[in-house]
Order: sequence, then C-alpha cells, then structure tokens
Amino acid sequence: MDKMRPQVDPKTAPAKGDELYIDRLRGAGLRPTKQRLILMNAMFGSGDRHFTAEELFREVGGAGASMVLATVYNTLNVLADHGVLRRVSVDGQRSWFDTNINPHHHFYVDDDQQLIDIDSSKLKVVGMPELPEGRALEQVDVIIRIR
Amino acid sequence: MDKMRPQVDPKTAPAKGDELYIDRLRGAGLRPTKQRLILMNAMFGSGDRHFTAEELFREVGGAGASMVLATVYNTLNVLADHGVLRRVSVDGQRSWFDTNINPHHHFYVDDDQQLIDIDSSKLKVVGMPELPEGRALEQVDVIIRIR
DNA sequence: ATTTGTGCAAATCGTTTGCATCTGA
DNA sequence: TCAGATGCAAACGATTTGCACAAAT
Repeated sequence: MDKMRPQVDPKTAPAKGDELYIDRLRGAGLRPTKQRLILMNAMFGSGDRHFTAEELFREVGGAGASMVLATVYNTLNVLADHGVLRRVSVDGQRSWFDTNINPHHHFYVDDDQQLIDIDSSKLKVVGMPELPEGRALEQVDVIIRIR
Repeated sequence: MDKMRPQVDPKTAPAKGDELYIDRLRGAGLRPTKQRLILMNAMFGSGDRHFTAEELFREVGGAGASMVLATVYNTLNVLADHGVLRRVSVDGQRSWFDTNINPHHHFYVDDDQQLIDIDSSKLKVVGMPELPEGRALEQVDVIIRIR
C-alpha cells in the first residue's frame, strides 16, 4: 500500500478565484496557506454541502496528493472553531462538517449516511426552555432521522 | 445490614426487582442473562439517566468485575436496537444512551459533557417538512448546546 | 440440542499529537 | 525572523469482531 506522499507542487499554486477565500481566512484570523486554499475551493466551490474529513481528503486527491490526512483534520477543526464551517454531530462515529453556517436544520438518512439541509424558515423550535443557571446558549441542533 | 442472614453475592443472584427487567428483556425478544440483568439494574434503578458504555462499565464494577467491557457495548447496542434504550448522538466521539425512551429533547453542556432532559411538552418542533421521497421518519432529535 | 450470549484479545476506525521541518507575514 | 502550518508516524480512545466456551431455551 502506498503511503501518503505530500509534495510542493507548482500546479497547486493559488488560482484566480482564491482572493475570496484568502479574505475569508484572513477575516477569521487564519493564514491563507496553500493547503487551506485547496480545501476552501473544494468545500465552497459548489454550493452548500456536507462532508467528513476523510471524504474531503479523498476529494482533493487522497493519498499521494496535495496534503496529508492529518492536515485535513486540523484544518477542518480550525475552520469550525473559527466559524468558517459548522460541525454537525449525527452519529457517534465521525464528525461531519457543513459549509452552511447560517442557522438551519438537518435530515439524516440513516441508511445512506447522508445529510440534507432543512431551511430554518420552515422548521422551527418553539417553547425553548430556560437554560440551566449560569449557562449560555451555543447552538440549537435539530436532526430528523429518516430511513 | 443483616448479619444473621447468609450473604449472597449480588453479582450472581437475581435481585427481587429483577422480574420486571426479565419481562422487559423478554418483551423485546432478548434473553435475560445475568449480565443484562446487572446492567438493567444499574441503568434503570434510579430514574431517567444518561451514560456512555464506559461509564456504565465502571459503575457495575469495572475491570475484574462482573463482566467485560465488550459485553457492555454489545448489550447497550442490542438494547438500543430493540427500543429498550435510546441512543443519543451529541459529539462525534462516543455514544450516549438514555433510559428515557419517550419522545423528549436534550440540553448538552459542552464544558462538562452532560446531558439534561427537556420534556417534549415544553419544547416542540413545528413546521416539520415533507420527508424526501420514499423515506420514513425514525426519530427527531433536538439538542440545545450550551456552555 | 440449538441458539444465543459472553470473555478475551486483537483488530479497526476515526482522530489527535509530538516533533522536525517548512512557510507566510 | 518567527509564530504559525504542515508532514509524518506513532499514539489514542472508542468501538467492534472472531473465535472458543458457557448459558439460556
């Protein structure tokens, strides 16, 4: 089995559409590195989407490509921690990420492990209870599991 | 404690409340084994609660005790699959289980990794969208993350 | 006698970490 | 220059699995 082989490859030089992502990264206080730009392009290049670290890694070339799996994990975590991505917990196994950071909800198709957005204008949570003493609201997740 | 009465190892002797659990297991089509009864007692012995496999394992004696960790995992999975327990996904790391199988929701305190029930009479989801073609509703999870 | 469950250890899977090296500001 | 990123391999934690043995029906 071939090991991941990272390399400095000229073909991965910043593309023209990158200014947007460079700004977005800088705006979050993050350095726009080559790897991050590759990931941003892959993630945000085609509308709202959901993926795991492994999936995104394969998408940008997998083993022997532009970066190492650990970098994908690190980057996704950093981006989620800085509000560029949203983390979604659907199963106890792996972490999902969502390019849509606006409040919204999800269908989760158990059988084919797929996330589908639900606009927050349609589905609402009413009767939000008082939070326990001294706690602050962080996020409301609604996951509708279907099969 | 009564010293006159011969002591029986609580790990091997069915307790008096066990008929209830035996029925509940049989009702779910499961054999009431010694290990399962120990777990049922621990889980359901004190109102609604939340726990991970590891936690429950420690509670019933941990290593060198009444059963092996893998059995706890297997049992919890079987019980959840048969509707005796409810699985709750809050983080991408480990699986939580809930003894309350009635529809209800949760606070999740991020900092101390704690689940708190929210009665479903208070908090409701309105505007449930149509399910995607050919899908059936399985469960609705609302998790209010707080810190 | 069959079927089902358990013990145990090894394997697997997803993810993180330590450290040397590299890179962007 | 120098904090911050990345490569890489090893470590890790949670969970599952394979197989021989034990227990429940």
